[in-house]
Amino acid sequence: MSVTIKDVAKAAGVSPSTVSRVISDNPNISDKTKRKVRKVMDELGYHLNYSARNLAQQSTKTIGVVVKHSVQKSMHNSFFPEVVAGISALCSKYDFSISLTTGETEAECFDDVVKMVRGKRVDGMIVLYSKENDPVVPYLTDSGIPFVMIGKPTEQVNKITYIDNDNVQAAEEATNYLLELGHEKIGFIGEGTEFEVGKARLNGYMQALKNKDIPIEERYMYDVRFEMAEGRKVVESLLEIQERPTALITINDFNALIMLTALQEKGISVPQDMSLISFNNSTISKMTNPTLTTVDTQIFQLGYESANSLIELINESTTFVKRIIIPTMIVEGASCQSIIKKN
Amino acid sequence: MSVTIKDVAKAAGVSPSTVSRVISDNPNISDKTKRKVRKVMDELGYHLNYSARNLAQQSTKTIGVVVKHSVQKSMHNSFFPEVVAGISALCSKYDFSISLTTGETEAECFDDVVKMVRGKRVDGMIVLYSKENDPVVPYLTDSGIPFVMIGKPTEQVNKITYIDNDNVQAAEEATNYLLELGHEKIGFIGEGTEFEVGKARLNGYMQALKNKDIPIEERYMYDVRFEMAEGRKVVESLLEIQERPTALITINDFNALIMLTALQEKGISVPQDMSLISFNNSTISKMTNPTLTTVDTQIFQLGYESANSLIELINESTTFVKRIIIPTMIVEGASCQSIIKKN
DNA sequence: ATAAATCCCGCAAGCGGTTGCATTTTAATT
DNA sequence: AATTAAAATGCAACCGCTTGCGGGATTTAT
Repeated sequence: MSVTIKDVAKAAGVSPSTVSRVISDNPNISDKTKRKVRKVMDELGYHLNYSARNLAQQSTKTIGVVVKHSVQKSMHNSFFPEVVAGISALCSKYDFSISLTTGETEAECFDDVVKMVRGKRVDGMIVLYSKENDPVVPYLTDSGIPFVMIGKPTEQVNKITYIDNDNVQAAEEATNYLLELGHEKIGFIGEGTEFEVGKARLNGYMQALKNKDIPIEERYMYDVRFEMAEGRKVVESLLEIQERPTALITINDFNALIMLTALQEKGISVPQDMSLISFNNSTISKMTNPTLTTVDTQIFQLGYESANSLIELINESTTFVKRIIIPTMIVEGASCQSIIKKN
Repeated sequence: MSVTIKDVAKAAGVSPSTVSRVISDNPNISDKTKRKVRKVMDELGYHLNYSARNLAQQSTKTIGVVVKHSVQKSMHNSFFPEVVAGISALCSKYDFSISLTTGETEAECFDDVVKMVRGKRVDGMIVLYSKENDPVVPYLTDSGIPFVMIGKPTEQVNKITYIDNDNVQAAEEATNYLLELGHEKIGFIGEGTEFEVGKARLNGYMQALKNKDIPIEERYMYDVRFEMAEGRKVVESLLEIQERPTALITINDFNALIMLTALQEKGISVPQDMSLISFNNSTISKMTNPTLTTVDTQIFQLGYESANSLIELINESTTFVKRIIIPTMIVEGASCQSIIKKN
């Protein structure tokens, strides 16, 4: 088989423990022996066996990432790739591995988590979403494994370290942005209130309207879930109602593209007939015509900071619970227009 | 600490080996003891420790996925998410884990691979791309670890199991599709010839033209790399040349979106003034206006089959090298138009 | 009832590292 | 040179599970 620590030890004329200590660069080993041992390791082509180390150290140097169930679906959203990129960046730095859940259904996904955690396959977990009545977070809390989540927990907010945008504020700002352009009839296109992000943004939207004493209208609120067909339906509904909105907020750039297309199909041009602001500032927002005005939620950083906090949690068990809020900023594209009449 | 196989053994009044055999459902253990042991396992809340099993079995039940260096970049392409979804699906079935490379540069990425392989962190690898002079594949070949790749190897084609589309043919068909619509001046928008996919598709394009004795023009061939700016430049170049192409082939839907937008900015409408066909049939192709005619390369299946072959390779060391070609098909959208004059 | 064949299960040696503690080596002190 | 403190290394148990082999118990055949 492959060369082990013992082979190295024998060849270098030292004990296995010494070799082990050389590997971890233990200061108790003299430079001389370190050099000697390292030379032998090179010659023999030795490489550490992680399974063995994991077992001995009771740790794995890998973090599990809980994907919004069904990788397949969540993957299409640019959120996922970007956030993983952020996590990746940090993991690479600290020499951690990433392990993804693979389940397609919520139940399978939960099983994956249990397997990872109880099977000691990971040192910590990052949950990429926050959702009510989701079994994952309570399970993680009980298990005692270090974990962080992206998004605001639905329970025990003060006991869980999480990374998030201030989505209420972000949506409020987005809405204000439209208000300042003179829009008062503003529609909100969400994705259902299954996930906390959606709720928070909806709240921010409503809050902004409330602040200006603008009535909140049910008929201005819709859901679109990555389906062109749903987008078309929404546009049809919008066409039917009396005082058609003059601006729309969509919850992510993908949906914005859907709406943009659906609107254009009906001859409603953006931004002339309808302003459009969305979230995430993904690459796609630069590729549309018009380009999208979008709230940059700094997804990469969201991922990066979550991994950072998690590793902190793993390394120093004394670390306190905290929350990290990543700032958002509106990136102006060409999808919004002022409707204030010039004199 | 957590409950181990020994605790279970003691509580059940059997030996650890028996417990181990119960876990693996070894037929040599009577149903009676199996029931008894399982009951105890439940009561004690036992769960297998994978690190220990990995060490003992010299396997990890996880497969490494080599991402085109820099997750960040490749992630934006819808290829990545989709292919991982396919891999995921199979892994979930066979209870394998997925571990991603995290490196940002080619060198870091290579290091990740080496760590995974030599550190025995994975049982096999899937390389998501094929590229000339890439150190990963030769390394894997030497190491002897089971691996498969998606895309046609640049060397030792007959010694490597790979999964691929027939990209030459696919591009030929796409080109023929345009030719049949009467287009003769057809442009090709690639992404450079760094990766094999790009080369193959370019070849297919040229082949199709050659078959019809249509001259191949350098000035019809461009590269765009996920940048709106590059797309604009291409459009400008196209406007300058004499006999402007009447149709374009882009190498993926993202670039198609870029081109679509860049063209529309210049008042060139698709498909009236310019037909457009692309590759991948990603969700995005349904969200554009017009929808894209695109070659479905069945990325999910590409991922699924690659994982399938890999696991086969891992489980049965006698398996032969093979190649699996996933069929492609043109999915018609509204981005192509016939320019054959009707009488 | 006895021998042979089956069936179950336990023993013990790994798998390849890590680490507390004992021991040896080296350096410092008197 | 002897004594002691400090530094460097070795010993051996352990991490939790797997598995080839051997033997006792049970069943079947004679």
